Order: sequence, then C-alpha cells, then structure tokens
Amino acid sequence: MPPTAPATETKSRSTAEAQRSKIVSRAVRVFAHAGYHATPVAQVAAAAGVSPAYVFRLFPGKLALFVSAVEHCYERVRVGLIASADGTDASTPEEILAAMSDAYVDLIRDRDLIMLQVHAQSACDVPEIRAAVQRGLAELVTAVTDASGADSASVQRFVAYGQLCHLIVQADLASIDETWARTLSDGIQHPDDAPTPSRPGPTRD
Amino acid sequence: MPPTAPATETKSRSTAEAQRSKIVSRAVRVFAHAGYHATPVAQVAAAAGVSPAYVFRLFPGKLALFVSAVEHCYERVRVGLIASADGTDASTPEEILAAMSDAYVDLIRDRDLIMLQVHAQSACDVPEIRAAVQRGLAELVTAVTDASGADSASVQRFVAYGQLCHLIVQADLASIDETWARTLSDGIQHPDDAPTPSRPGPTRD
DNA sequence: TTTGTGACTGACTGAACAGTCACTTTTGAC
DNA sequence: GTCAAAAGTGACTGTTCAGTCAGTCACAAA
Repeated sequence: MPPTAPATETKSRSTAEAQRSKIVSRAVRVFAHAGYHATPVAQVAAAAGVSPAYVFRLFPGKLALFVSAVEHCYERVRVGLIASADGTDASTPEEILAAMSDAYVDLIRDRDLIMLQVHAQSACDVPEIRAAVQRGLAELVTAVTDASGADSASVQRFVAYGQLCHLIVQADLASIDETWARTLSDGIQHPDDAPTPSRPGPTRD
Repeated sequence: MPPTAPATETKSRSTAEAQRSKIVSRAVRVFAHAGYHATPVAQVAAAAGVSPAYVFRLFPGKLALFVSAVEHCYERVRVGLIASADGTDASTPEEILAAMSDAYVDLIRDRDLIMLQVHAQSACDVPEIRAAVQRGLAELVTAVTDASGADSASVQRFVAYGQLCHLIVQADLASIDETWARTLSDGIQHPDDAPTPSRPGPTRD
C-alpha cells in the first residue's frame, strides 16, 4: 500500500481486480469445454492473456478459480431469467414461466453457460463444487419462483425440462435425425436451428 | 489357441473373458464416483483385484474401458425398465410409463447407474464417449417408447424428469431441508427415504 | 535519482498417471 | 513329465500438470 495512504484511490487502483474478473469470465468459457478435471489452469491463463503463475497469484488454487467461474455462470443465468420475467407482458404465472423458458433457451445459445452447469454438476463429488452448485440452484429456484409466482410443481417442471435441454446440448442430439432423438428434442430448439420455433416443454397443454 | 484346436471348448476356456466382465462391472462403480478424467485406471484395477497392467492387456486403453462401462450401465438401465414394463399389470401407456418411472427410481438406488450416466454425459466432448451416450440413449428411448406405447411428448417428459433425478442425486438435494430444494425433489424420492412415497413427476394430472 | 510497491512471469519441482515391456506363474494337452 | 500358450504382474518411461519462487519491470512518491 502507498506510504501516506491517502483516502482517495484515483485511477488505476486495482488492475488486479480487473484481471480477476477477466480471468473468471474466460474461465467460464474454457472450463465449459472439458470441465474441471480435464482443463489445465494454463489453458484458462492463456485465454485470459496472462501467465499461469499469475492466475495462482489471484486465486488460491484451481478449485477456487473453478468455483468462481461456476458462481459467475449461475449469476448470469439468474439475471437473464429475471430480466425476461420483468420484460415480458405476460401476467399469469404459467405465462411468465413460459417466457422464462424461452429466455433460458436463448441464454444458452453459446453453450458455455449450459456446459459449465453440467460440468459443475458432474464434479459435485468435490465438496466445494457441490456447495457452489447448491448455492447457485438455491438462488435460481428461489428467483424463478418469486418472479413467476408459479407453484412448486410448475417450477419443478421448468427445471426438469431445463435439465433435458442440458442433455440435448451435451449429447448433441440436434445433429441426429432419428426418431428417438426427435422424441427428446422436439419443441426444445433454438428458433433459428429449426423450422418450428416453440418453447421447451408442454408448459400449457 | 490350442494346437489341434478341437471344436469343443469344454470348461474354463477364457478366464480372461470372465475377468473382462468383472472389470467392466467394477469400472461402473469406480467411474461413477469421480468420472472419466478424475479416475485413474489403477483404481478400477484395484477394485477388480487385478494389476493395472492387466487392465491394459484386456482393454486397448482407458477410453475403451470407460466406454464399455457406460454401455454396461445403459444396458442395465434398459433391461431394468423393460422388465418393469413387462412385470406390471398396468395397461394404458401412461400407467406403464408410471411403472417405469417407479422402476427407474428404484434402479438408481445405489447411485452408480445414475452417476455414471451423468459423468458420461459430461465427458461428451470426447467423441467416443459421445457416441456411446448416443447409442445408449437411442436404445433406451426406443425401448421405453415401444414397451409403453406412449406418445412422444410423454416419453420426453419421462426423460426430462429422469434428468431431474440426476440433478437431485448429484447435488445431494435430498439432504437439504429448504423450500427450494423441496421444490425440486418433491415427489421424486426413494420410498424409504421419505414418508410420502410417490412417483417422479406428474405423469397423470 | 532513489526507493518502494504492485503487476506479472520464466523456470522449476514433485506428484500423478497412461501406457509398455520383459518377465514369472498357471494351466491344460499330450 | 514336458511344453506351449494363456494369465498375470513389477518395474519402468514419458508426459502432463498444480503449485512455487525468485526475480523483472513499470511507475509513483519523495
């Protein structure tokens, strides 16, 4: 810290914090590809344009870096969903939930958010990761419930079909033109990936 | 092979094949804990009571071993579900599907089958693993569709709630006594883990 | 100019692990 | 018993990777 330590921190003051943010957001992308165990820290460092050593300087370890990425990911999803609920002119809980479903499909267009969730879930045998997933889900489910006003069973269905989306993306079912694959992915597609735009799951049938 | 090569292979004939089976079934259990990337072959070997070198003798590599385990896992699930469909006295498609849902919840009691599916899904960036998952899903969805006679949307819902089960098990939501966690796991529980036995998902509401 | 400090890195270490290979032990046919 | 093939392993190798450490560089205050 500066010797006289004036109260005003005018400018550059914490390039480190900016780097930290940059590394986390790059980490979301990089970890999304192959997950926690299969992704070296060096790869995240390269994506952020810094040395691996510096990543360890800013984060206590690989695990903490991954957890930060997971938290960032859940927050982006939550913010996106809430924004869609606030932005829709729907009024009934089911309609708001349907708008959120559309927003979720749209959010996960780039695969990073969905794949990181999936990888975080599958690394839940690491206690710190499991805790992060639980925190993320807690906030997500609570936010969706509050914003939509939907009942428990509807929110459960929302999440179930969300998980189905994860499977479709992971296993790349959209690329398979067979009956069974269409059974799983019918009605759950990105508007411009398929001729029949629709919302995921029978939210009102 | 034997010198004169008689057509009859009387007894022991292929301890290796028996070992291979044993290793695969242990591999399901061991890989289920931490997944493909985080599980050393040595751990599978130890669980099967053989040396790591011998595992590499029976399998071309770690990847092939994992793929075999995944195939074994999907087959067990498929066989279990079909057996429940054959064994039920239900007659309508929805009732058969409900029986299968109960059977699935029962099948995954030991966590191994569910966790290996999850880990296989999350390792889908490895082409061979993705192909195995696709094959497994193809057979599973086809079998469920044929055995139940249910329509596409119902089978989709069946799978969606199955994926929700995966999330509940991975993140250990059953151990969390909070509203959001109950929202996700209500009605999806092992009969003896909760006072209110029920089938997963609103299959008839 | 000197001096102090935060940003940042190259080069290294130690451990873990996939895969190999030469070797020993077991088994079964004659 | 003998012999060949199959079953099975210990010891090794090359690589990858998390994490460390001593140090450089840019810059700001005095």
